Amino acid sequence: MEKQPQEASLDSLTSSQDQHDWIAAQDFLRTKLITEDSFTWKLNTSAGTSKQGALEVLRYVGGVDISFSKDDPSMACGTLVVLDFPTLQVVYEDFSLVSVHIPYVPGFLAFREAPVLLELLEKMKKSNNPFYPQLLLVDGNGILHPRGFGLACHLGVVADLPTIGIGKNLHHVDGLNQSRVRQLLEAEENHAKDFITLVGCSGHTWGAAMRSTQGSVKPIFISIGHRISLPTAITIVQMTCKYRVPEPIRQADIRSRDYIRTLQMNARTM
DNA sequence: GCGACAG
DNA sequence: ATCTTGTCGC
Repeated sequence: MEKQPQEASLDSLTSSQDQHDWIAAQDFLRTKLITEDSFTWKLNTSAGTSKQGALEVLRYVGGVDISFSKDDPSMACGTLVVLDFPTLQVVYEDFSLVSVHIPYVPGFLAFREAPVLLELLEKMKKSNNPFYPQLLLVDGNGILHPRGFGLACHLGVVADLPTIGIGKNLHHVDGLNQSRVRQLLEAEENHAKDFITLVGCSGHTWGAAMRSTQGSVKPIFISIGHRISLPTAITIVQMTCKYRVPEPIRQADIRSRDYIRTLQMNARTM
């Protein structure tokens, strides 16, 4: 019996075999995931500095994002920025222009976005750049994901870095949905809190929904990526939020968009 | 079968 | 993700 031809791998199509492989890759990488604090630095809180020994202090926090060209949707700009902590000043930025042919499939964002971002991190590491991040904030979820292994986990495990996932929208998982979460945030018992823990129908904790600016209606969704605990992730996100989106990601986003916009602008003039 | 579905 | 200006308000 001839096998039904899989959808040709034209751009923006993905065969069920691809997804099968992707799931296997996620399942494998997930066995390496560390879901608790596992790093050598500490937060530079005024309380702990005097007594605790000469441990390294958290100083460099990275942020990554990708933007796409509106003219040519396969053209993408991967961006890595590093901010000084806790001043939140940008001390490093780098961009990489690439062609992306892997489509966006919900649940498989990493296969589309991770390669460029890993390349940017690798470049920095190989050159022993002094600003190499001690922690990375990622535009996309961590364990808040259908198989508990979103982009932030993927980057964390492959780059062996502590990572935090930030979603601007909720990926519906385990009975959690956007309207229910907003409802919970508005509830009287939670109205004073700036975040709530996201516990699904199964009882599993997937992350937290945070009201990152005073009185904001639209929350952000925090989940652990790799080598960090949820409480620590929440503390760091709170310390890096000048606006709704944590500054490392916001800067990566702004600069990435700027870079590709300038490029298109020049393309027209020539 | 239908709808939902990070960026 | 991207298409898109002004506008209401602190």
